[in-house]
Amino acid sequence: MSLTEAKQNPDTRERILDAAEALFVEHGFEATTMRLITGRAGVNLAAINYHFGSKEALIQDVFRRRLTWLNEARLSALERFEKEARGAPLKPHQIVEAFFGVSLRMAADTEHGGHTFMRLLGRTYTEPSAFVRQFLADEYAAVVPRFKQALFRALPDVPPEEILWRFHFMLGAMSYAIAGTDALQLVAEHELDEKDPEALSRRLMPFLLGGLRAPLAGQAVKAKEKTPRKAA
Amino acid sequence: MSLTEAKQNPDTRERILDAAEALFVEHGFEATTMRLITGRAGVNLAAINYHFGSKEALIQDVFRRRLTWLNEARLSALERFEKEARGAPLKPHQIVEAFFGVSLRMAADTEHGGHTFMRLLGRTYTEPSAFVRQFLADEYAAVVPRFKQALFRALPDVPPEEILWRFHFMLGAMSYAIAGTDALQLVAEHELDEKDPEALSRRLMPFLLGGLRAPLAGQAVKAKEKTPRKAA
DNA sequence: GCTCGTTTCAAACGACCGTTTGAATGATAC
DNA sequence: GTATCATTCAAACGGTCGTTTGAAACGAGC
Repeated sequence: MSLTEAKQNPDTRERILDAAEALFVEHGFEATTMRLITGRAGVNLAAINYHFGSKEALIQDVFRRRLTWLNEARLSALERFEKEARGAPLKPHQIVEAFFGVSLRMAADTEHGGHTFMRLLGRTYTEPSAFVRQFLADEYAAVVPRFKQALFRALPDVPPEEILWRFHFMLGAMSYAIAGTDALQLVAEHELDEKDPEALSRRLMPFLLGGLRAPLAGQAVKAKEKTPRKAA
Repeated sequence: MSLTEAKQNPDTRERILDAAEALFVEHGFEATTMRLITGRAGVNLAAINYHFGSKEALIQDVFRRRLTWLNEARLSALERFEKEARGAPLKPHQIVEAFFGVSLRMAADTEHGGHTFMRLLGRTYTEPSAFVRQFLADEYAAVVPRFKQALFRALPDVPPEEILWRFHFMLGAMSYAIAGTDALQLVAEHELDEKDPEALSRRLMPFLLGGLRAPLAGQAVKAKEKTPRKAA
């Protein structure tokens, strides 16, 4: 079995991927057993090892199935803006839209599993497992530098490393918002509109932009601060 | 190794808690086995079940050991500001300081394990396990409503549910910043100052405040926005 | 000396893990 | 029908999991 294998398969592969995706969100990778997955998918236990080779390979395929498309969408959104700009630096909100807007739109798709996947992806950014982290880094290798560069050009007055940190902060805010575990039950009583994904985008994007464009720590803060804790 | 020196019993409980805390950060709850913990702690395998009862109970004690103190520190910081304000609403930056500033200061303590714990805590906000989520919710039950109220008073013009969402976003940004897995290796080449926890606070706090005070989606954005994507 | 309650220890327990096996099944082409 | 191939299936594999056990070691009081 070499190149001809991935040709025709009934829906067994897809059903395994769907079941695994949902269960990984519910219980995490470790706690999701092969028997749980095959049970929900309605296939034989051995099907996973037959079709994917191992549990690790299954995990990677669960991500690959959607992440490749997502990153291509992010890149093409960025390129569309860059084409419009004709060499001029992009606006910060365009870059944020290209990366996070596209992501949020995928998270809004509850019918084809995009929502489930984005919850999984958000949760996985904090995954300790080494091979998952390495895999994610590889998948993002083509995307991250492009967005880095765009942000550097868009914010020439902000130190590059500060920009990278803020990108990191934005990623964290979005991931939590989508993963939406809400461990602290902050928004427990408003669960209704949590289901409205368009609303999430309307809430999150201003927050991200506000954070990205916030004045730096050293800059004047209108002399509001009375007790400088350590004199930066 | 140095079993001759460790013959004395420097509180087996604490050594187990320390080892477990570090290993949970490294590998997560599921992948951290009792044998790994007792091995690193230099105690017998049965010691965990003897001193804590079960693995679940150990996990809860790992959190309780520091989280109770942390939440009390958050509350007392808030109360100190409220005392100063003499009934007037607090400034947003004071509330953010009371909650996130205190957290970041604990994360800055690399000597007594505060840093390790905050990484664990940040990662755990996305933990799928039901009993961990319930436990966290209980631990925060006394803290969250107080900060909610303070924020509502501080930002009377912002809809309450919007404030809760932004609190959620801030929590996400901080958690990622501290957990700091950096799956996308955004700041890989700047790992040096990642170790400086004071720098993290200087970077994160402006971001959080910028996001918290950002104009709402419906409000005017200085006519910068040219392509209203959906006309909120 | 001995007792008693606490803590440590090596060994084992049953359950469940991911994976493998070899036979049964199904579809396709001759 | 027969041969060929991919797929499914029940059953079992060796390991590792969290937990339990009963005995050994320890320390304080007498």
